[in-house]
Amino acid sequence: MAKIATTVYEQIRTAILNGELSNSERLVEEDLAVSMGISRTPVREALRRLAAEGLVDVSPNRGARVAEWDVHDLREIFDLRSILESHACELATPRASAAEIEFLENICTEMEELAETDLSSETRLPALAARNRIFHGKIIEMSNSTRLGLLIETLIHVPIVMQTYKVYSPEALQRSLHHHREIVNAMKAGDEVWASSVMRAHVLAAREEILGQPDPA
Amino acid sequence: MAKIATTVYEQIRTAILNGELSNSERLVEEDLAVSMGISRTPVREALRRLAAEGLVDVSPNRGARVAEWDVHDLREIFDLRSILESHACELATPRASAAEIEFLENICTEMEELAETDLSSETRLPALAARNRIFHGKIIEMSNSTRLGLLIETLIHVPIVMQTYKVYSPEALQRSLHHHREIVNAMKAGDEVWASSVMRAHVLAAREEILGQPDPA
DNA sequence: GCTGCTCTATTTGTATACAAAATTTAACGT
DNA sequence: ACGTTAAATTTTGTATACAAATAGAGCAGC
Repeated sequence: MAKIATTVYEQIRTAILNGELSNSERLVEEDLAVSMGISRTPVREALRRLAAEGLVDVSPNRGARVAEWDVHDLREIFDLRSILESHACELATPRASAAEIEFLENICTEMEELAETDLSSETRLPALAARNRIFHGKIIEMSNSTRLGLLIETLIHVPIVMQTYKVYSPEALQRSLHHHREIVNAMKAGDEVWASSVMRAHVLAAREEILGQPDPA
Repeated sequence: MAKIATTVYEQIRTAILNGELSNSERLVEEDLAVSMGISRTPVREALRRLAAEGLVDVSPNRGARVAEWDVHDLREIFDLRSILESHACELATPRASAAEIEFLENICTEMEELAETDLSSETRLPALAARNRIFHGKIIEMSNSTRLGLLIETLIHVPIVMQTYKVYSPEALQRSLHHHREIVNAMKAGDEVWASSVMRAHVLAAREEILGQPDPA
């Protein structure tokens, strides 16, 4: 049986990621404890862990609230993701096996087919988002750098909370899928400069799509 | 008065960073608690916090040990630092004020003077290392990206623990100081590509100096 | 001598109790 | 009516108590 603290951590985490208690809501230790039928101790541990990941803010003697982000945060995050995921491509390309390339190609195909179907947005977009995450996650895994993976993971929370994928325009979606395909082609050709460049552009394009203008001075 | 948990956290942290209890030593909660005259609760919180930062490893029901790193970890870390600090230079250059440039120049001068004096290594190297950290930290601060700073900070622990600066050769030290000077010149000229390129080379040079050959396949 | 087992002792995980701090509420004076 | 101060309540921080899990010592069997 898993530790209670871990269970609590996961519950609060998914609750935040699903936006179920957003809006800088206060997270009172005892309330959470009684609502789960446990003591404050594991709740406390879970909250501290979430604080370390940046999903909640804690102030001394004043408790925890779910963290709040603004446009500037999103800009920072996509900036860093573009750098780090591009680097992941660079590392992954010379290590990529034929099977891994094929795996990525299959995801590309799935996403392209999904984009063509005329399902309602409510079912199509989450399916696309899920595959998008698998695609990016796979490349990060292929980079074989544990720390790189950890750094990116902490950055990814915020966009998920803000559910950015909802605002993608059809043209942007097409461009995004084309980027994916091009990244795989570059990796297949063993061209890490190509692959990492496209990945950089891909993430920055997502940022511009979500935030509007690239850099309002 | 600050929280006990914070005090404990800082104590264990500096103990690890000074290498006072390295070697994957076990950190038993009760032992630490009685040695500090407090209860297990704040010790536990401090250990979890250190675990989140990667300074200790905790296994369920098996407690915490100070984390252990190998050459592969160092390679990963310097790789990521080269990417992230280079990006910091890119962001910092267009934002740099005259006063900030002068501050960096002064540190360069101090380090150059320190390198020329004939003090014994035991006093000279720590002084150089301290200024080196200020130099890099200032540029990161100038980048004005909170998250970038946080990411780099978590990466820096390990090299400090391993006290890498001890192995620098005189020639490498000279090259390193020259890099610093060149970075400042590039920032002064407003040339962010130049600045970030030199920073990238600077960190990778440090990696090669410490790890020997650049990339043994 | 070595391997595997049981039982004990240590150590972690969780619950509860109490103290300190902060927030809310209420009372009071102007 | 307003602001200020002082209780009262809530909530966090720490200590202690107990349960569950792990590690280690000692011993049986080969």
